[in-house]
Amino acid sequence: MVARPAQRPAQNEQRRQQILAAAARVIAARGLCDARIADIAAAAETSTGLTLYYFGSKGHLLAEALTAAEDQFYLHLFRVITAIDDPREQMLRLISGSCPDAKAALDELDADWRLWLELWARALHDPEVARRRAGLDRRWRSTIADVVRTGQRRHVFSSEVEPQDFALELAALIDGLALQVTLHDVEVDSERMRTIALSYAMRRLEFQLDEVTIS
Amino acid sequence: MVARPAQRPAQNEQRRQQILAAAARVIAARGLCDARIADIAAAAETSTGLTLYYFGSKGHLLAEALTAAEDQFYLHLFRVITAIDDPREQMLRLISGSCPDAKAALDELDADWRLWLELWARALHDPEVARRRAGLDRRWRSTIADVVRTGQRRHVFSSEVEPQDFALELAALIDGLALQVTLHDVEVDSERMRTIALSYAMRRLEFQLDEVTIS
DNA sequence: TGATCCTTTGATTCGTGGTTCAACTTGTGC
DNA sequence: GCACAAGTTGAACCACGAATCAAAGGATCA
Repeated sequence: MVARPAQRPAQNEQRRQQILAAAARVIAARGLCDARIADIAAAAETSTGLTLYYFGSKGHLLAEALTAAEDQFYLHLFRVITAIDDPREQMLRLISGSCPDAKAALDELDADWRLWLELWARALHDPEVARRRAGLDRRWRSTIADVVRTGQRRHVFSSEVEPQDFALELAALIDGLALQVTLHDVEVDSERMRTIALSYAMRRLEFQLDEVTIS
Repeated sequence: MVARPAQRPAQNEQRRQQILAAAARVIAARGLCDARIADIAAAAETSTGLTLYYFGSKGHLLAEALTAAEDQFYLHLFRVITAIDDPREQMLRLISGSCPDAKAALDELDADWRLWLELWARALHDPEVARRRAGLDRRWRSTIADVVRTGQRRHVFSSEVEPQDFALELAALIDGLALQVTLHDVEVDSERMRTIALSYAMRRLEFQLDEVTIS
């Protein structure tokens, strides 16, 4: 049990990020169970001693690595969305951005979704991961709900739907579809997932998008 | 590598089931990563040697345990559904049966869904589990699609919807919702999940159910 | 009764991997 | 330049758990 320094210099933080990123890569590649500290240290081009020095234990490291990766993914998508004005296009981007990227190398971009699967399983038994997951999902649904509210205010979305309800439903649908895509189910690929989720949103919120915008 | 006997007497098979059931219990309780053979053997009231004797390796045991449990859960639900005549009620039961049972002790019936989370994560890296999962999901969606077809033939469901498409969508929605319920998300419980999934089906297939039947 | 094969046990083996630690390096303030 | 703290290393320690194995139990048939 090493006492963490009270103030963390910049380089210090940078090293943390470096290790977290390496951990995320290793977890996506080998799986949570088979991710060894030695692997992570090697991927981060450092030593096992140092990774423990920063994170205290393997458990903490994994918990932070899982959630940090998802946090960054969210932040990226959030920035993309908030840069758009039209709520319909926001919704489109939100859904598109949630689809595992098919064109990426099989271990590249869908790594985020692989991490989600690991995170879910881990959350069942690790209270720390469970708490972080709850926060991530709440924020994600809030973002969806906000897009809906904006659309309703501008009268491009139906006002019949409760934003929070819709957010929950869409988030669940996306999770379920992404799950199948990530597991390489023969019936669903990234493109079909996008179509289904988008159709659902358009039906529920009663809006249209022209072909040009969609593709 | 012990050669498995060519013909398995009844008692032999019974012992296998006993171990598989114990394994499922242990996995649900402790998690896949932390499930030790010694735990499973103890839960099955037998020895570590014997469990390996029957399954050859831990990997095989886990793979079989995960999928066998889900297989049984499906078979139970399938029997319930096929005993019903009205397709609308079939759909109702199908959805209700998919919801983690809230009234059960926290480690009782939602154990099935906990196993699903573990299974998904495992399928990412274990080809054997991946194959079995694909089969289970295909069968599950086929069952849903069959209910839809029956309903369409009897004109209680809209014929606008492609049964396979609907099956995929509903299955994904159920997965996503059950995921949140299983993780004890504050926004969704079993009851709300049921309502959402059912509403979706009723909207999409354009059918009604009276209050009495629903509850 | 005895022989053979399947079943069952649990102690032993053995590799693995998390964690610790003592030594070394680097940086910072005085 | 010196002192002291933080950063960094990799070898060593240690526990744990999967897999093995030799031995014993028990059924079935001759």
